[in-house]
Amino acid sequence: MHTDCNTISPNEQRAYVDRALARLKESGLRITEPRKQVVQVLAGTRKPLGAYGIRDRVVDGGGKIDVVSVYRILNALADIGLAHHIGAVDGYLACSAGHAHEHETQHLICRSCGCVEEIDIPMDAMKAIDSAGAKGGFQRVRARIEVLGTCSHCT
Amino acid sequence: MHTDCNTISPNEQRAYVDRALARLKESGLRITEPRKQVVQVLAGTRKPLGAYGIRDRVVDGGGKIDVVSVYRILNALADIGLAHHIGAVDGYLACSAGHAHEHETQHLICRSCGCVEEIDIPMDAMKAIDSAGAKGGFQRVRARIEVLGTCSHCT
DNA sequence: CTCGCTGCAAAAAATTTGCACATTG
DNA sequence: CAATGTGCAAATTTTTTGCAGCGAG
Repeated sequence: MHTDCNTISPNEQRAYVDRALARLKESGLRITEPRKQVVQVLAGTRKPLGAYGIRDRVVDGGGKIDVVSVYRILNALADIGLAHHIGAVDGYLACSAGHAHEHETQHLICRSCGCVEEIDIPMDAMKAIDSAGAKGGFQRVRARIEVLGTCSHCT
Repeated sequence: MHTDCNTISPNEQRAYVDRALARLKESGLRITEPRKQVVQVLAGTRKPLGAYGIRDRVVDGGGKIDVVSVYRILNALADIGLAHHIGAVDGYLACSAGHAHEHETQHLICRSCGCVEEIDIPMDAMKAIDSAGAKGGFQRVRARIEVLGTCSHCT
């Protein structure tokens, strides 16, 4: 794996943390130490993490948190659009700015390094996807696109 | 839930079973009683099932199988394209004819009745999805599209 | 007859729940 | 101070592993 695959600029990390804390407050949720720690871990990785993975990172960073809390926090973050569950690898990932409300995001998952890039679903793709289902009378509410392949760094 | 949502014609079921057994043979795998039973359960549902769900159905049908075997069989079936894993609900589903090799399938998941319909990803959607990633140098190998919404029966 | 597959037993991992206590706002 | 959220303990559920024996081809 290329080292740069999982490197995230301090700016980007700070941006996510700030946005996450703000949205927690907006949502009427409290800003607690464990929540801050989970948010910080999510801010620092491009690889989806599970509850235990997050717990371990918090602990490695000198913090302290119970897995149970991680589960509850992940659920809360997912509810308010701050984290995405990636089905292909069964892990959670920070949700980049923008997609938050729509929940319409395309994830590019690199099978070589495991990193995931999040991009908006192109409008024309969304249309094509919708019309395919609409033929059979299906009405979309949400879509989840996970693309497996090779990222630019691992090519 | 509408009853017809999870109803599958005997013909369709037979077709899947036949195709599954044939492909097992092609793949050098043996056609065993437990495998036949799992295949039959998959043939008879439009709702993704987990290992325990499948075990229960086999048992309910008068059969007998160990969950461990179900896990192994599901993996085998997924490997040769006879079953799909649905991330949104963490269950397995029979893979309809056609998509088998490409593994490029769009799943329409009804939030009301839980049924899943499998259709081919429209070519133009695939293109749009690919080009979105290609801009960042990402090369697709496989894509997984899960659309959540309401099926025609539940509208 | 041989190798692949299954079942059983058991371990390991993941997830959920209840409740007393700590913490946020 | 009043919720809200956390940690701990423990139960439950899911998934994995090793191995002896059965059965498909």
